[in-house]
Amino acid sequence: MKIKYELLKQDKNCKARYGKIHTNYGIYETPMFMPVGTRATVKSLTKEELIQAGSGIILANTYHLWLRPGEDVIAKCGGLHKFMNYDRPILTDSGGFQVFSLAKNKEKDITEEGVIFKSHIDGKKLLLTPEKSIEIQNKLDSDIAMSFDECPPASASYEYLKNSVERTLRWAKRGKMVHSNERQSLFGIIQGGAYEDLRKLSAIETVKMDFDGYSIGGVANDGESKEDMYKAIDYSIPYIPEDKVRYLMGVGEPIDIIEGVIRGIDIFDCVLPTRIARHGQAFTRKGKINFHNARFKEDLTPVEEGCDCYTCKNYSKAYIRHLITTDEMLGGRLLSIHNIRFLIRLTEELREAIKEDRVLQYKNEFLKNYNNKNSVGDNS
RNA sequence: GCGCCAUUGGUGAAGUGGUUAACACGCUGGUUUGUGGCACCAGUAUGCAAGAGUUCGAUCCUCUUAUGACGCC
Repeated sequence: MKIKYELLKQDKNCKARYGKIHTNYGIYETPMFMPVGTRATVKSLTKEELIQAGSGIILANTYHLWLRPGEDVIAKCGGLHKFMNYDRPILTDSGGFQVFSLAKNKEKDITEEGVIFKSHIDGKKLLLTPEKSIEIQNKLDSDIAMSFDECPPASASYEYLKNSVERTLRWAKRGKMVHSNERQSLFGIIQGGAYEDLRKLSAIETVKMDFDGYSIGGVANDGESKEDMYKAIDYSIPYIPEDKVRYLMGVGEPIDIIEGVIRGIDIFDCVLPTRIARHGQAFTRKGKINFHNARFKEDLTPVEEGCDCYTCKNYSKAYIRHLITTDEMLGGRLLSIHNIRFLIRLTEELREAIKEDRVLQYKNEFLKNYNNKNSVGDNS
């Protein structure tokens, strides 16, 4: 079946929405955070650990699975869910983001037909087109496929972004034409940088094509400012039908998730929780903490007091710091579990706040504790 | 006891009679937003075993002492 979004409640003071997504694998509440499992694995975590962290939909990546092991291998293994033993919904990103960063010469390699780039594995020259991306995703048999888009940073010129938006619309149409998996939903992607007219154009034209959900792209690359990200959301949201899921791609930091929810976003994905975990850092209510810091050497408290995650219930900061500084793989694993749980719990709390019309209040309370970067630790 | 060689930061070490002693590791901070790259950025010896001397100037030359390795008695 195609996914269906059921809007149940909107905060009276902002655009934050509480709702349910009906999928092939059950019903999930929004706002929701999707852990990223690029190569059919949320790095280092098992299915049980993901579920224990409260994970619903997860994200996998078309580009990576296309190169290895190949969509046909996965199809022969019974599709992505069976292959990776995840019996909850899976969304596949189209590869647009990867391919854009791999294309050396943007002007030359990004053509109307598709994107020419070199494989990061063997340097082979490849062409990914909107049709190819959708065909691969059909075979992977994810629950949600993403349109193949061009993903330029907000810092690109207006001229570039305008052409890019128009091309992305043509690509979306082509992808939709070949989409043939009956049980798979297809999302459109709104581009346009931080320009109001481009976002409007992109949103209206994408919505006209009638996708099963919509996402806002181009907001989490090339170090663009948070202001631009928020603008991109504000300029896009008004044109997305209320009964469709809104997905903000690649975001993000706790603050950005809260700001996104306030602006009407339903689902998020981000590599940060697992990436910073592997680099020894953790999200906490007080801010990000770095386990390389010597002050944790003999700290027997959990990563975060009051956290209900497996890591916090079982291990101390001192032990995790030891694992991180000795480069033991368990360290990154334990912090990944915590960080994913942290973001999922954040969305759970936002749901409750929406039900009580206090999302703005929730944000202020969160910021009061979180935003003091210099006194992030809790050894004070 | 005699001879010979060595002694540079937390570690392994490079190096030069002349402004800020290389590099690596470690350590200390920081960065990371639809994950090609699992990393990147920054800081980290007021001192070259100790003392004295030569010199305009010594970590680098000379002497003494200390410590250590090797050889001989």
